[in-house]
Amino acid sequence: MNELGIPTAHAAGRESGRATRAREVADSLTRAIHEHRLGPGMKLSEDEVGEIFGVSRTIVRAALQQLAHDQLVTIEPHRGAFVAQPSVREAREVFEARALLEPRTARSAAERATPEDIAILRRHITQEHAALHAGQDGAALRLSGLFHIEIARIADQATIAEFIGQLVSRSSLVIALYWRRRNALCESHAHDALLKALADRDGALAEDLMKGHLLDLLSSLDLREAPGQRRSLKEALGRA
Amino acid sequence: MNELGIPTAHAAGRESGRATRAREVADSLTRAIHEHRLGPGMKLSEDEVGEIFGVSRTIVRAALQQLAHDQLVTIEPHRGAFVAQPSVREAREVFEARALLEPRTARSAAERATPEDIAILRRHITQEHAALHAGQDGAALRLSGLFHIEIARIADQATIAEFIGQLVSRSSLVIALYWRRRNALCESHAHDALLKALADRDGALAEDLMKGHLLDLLSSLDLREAPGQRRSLKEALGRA
DNA sequence: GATGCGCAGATTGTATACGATCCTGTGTCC
DNA sequence: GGACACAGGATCGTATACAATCTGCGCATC
Repeated sequence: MNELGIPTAHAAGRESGRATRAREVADSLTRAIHEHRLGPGMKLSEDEVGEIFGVSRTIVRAALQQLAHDQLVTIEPHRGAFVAQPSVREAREVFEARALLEPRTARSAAERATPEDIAILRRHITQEHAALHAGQDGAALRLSGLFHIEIARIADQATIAEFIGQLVSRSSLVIALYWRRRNALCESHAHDALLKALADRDGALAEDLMKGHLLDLLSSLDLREAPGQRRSLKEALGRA
Repeated sequence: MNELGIPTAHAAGRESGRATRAREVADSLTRAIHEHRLGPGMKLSEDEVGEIFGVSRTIVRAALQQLAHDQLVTIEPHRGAFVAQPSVREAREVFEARALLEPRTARSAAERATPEDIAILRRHITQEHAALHAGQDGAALRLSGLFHIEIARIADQATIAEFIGQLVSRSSLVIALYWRRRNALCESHAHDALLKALADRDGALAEDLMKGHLLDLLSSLDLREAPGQRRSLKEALGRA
């Protein structure tokens, strides 16, 4: 079992006697998707997931419904849950939404960032670089997303931060499907520059950098008509 | 039974042989919240809701978890689900998020609106006025929210539209808690002006009007320290 | 040989059962 | 008379059981 490459949840389960284990399962699955261990289109059978995490289908169902709400998985009635495969259109929309939310949020963050905040961000970037050099592409991608979410948190806008979190998650799927270039280094440098602007409390610069960063990201995608490159013909037609 | 004023779901249940009835229950509850038939702080017992809709607790739980994800209800472990009571801070955040999303979306909508779209919006406004004159405050409020959501739909940005939908829902709770003036007429006039800008395809004006409309809404709230005016003393103290 | 039908296996949808936790009211002790 | 302890009831958290639905394979038919 555990062919999905998901860490058996024993360790995570110990972290707290929290009432709902559904959240734990959902978080593990979310993380697996962020790190591209679970790719778009993969089936998430309730029994299988339940066996891996040692919980009953009740819990798994709740977790999957959460992920479905975040649009990370698609639930097809009587067929099951699948890791979502954002269409080209959805991909664009995600980045358009991010372009609407994140630049202004970065400005707010720059105006409010404390030295501790900066230190946390710096640590994020360091870890991201380390993961990248270690060849752990998935981990680097997840950390890269966390950087954006952390900025939203610093801006002290929990509601917007939550939206950005959802968008970052979906971006991870978009990247899995439509990523073109293989070198993710441009990202890291963008984050370096953003960190500097935040440390300097330069809100206007941070806003501009974020806007540019998102445009870079978008332009590094291949959003032509291919709804999925390695998707099977059957699914492609069933979805077209 | 049915002391919650919720339409017994028999009719709604017939509408389609859809697989998940959880969605129906969630929609009914959402609508009840929008229309202020369910007020902030009300308890939503699983058994009670299940009995009203004629479904088991399994379904009710799924529905409540959905609403919790939309932050319309708060689930307190081992205590139950309650209609959310947004704090003053959350109230501000909701409107700040709307201020970030809706003006630009209104501009897009103005640039894309077809005559049919305009007709739909006009019908919305008409219904809103009718409900208002009939003294159906709740229905008017819900229609007012639908107006905003419809604009997002016209802008052809499903992702942003969903976010706006969530924010409008939460706004309904905010209004229930913090509304000051009794005359909601200003709203309607704002919508009239917006409709005209959209019909004229004047994107810049629509953006400005939307921004002003949201500011008006915000300023019509009483966001001082009062976490809730007509809350029962017990809950008020238990929450303070 | 290709196509349509039907049954078996597997998977999901929903309900119910049982254990755990929390609230409430009563009784006792200080 | 007031505060604490405890028991009863109610409600939630999770697992399991059963029913509905879908998928895939084999067979009959054209």
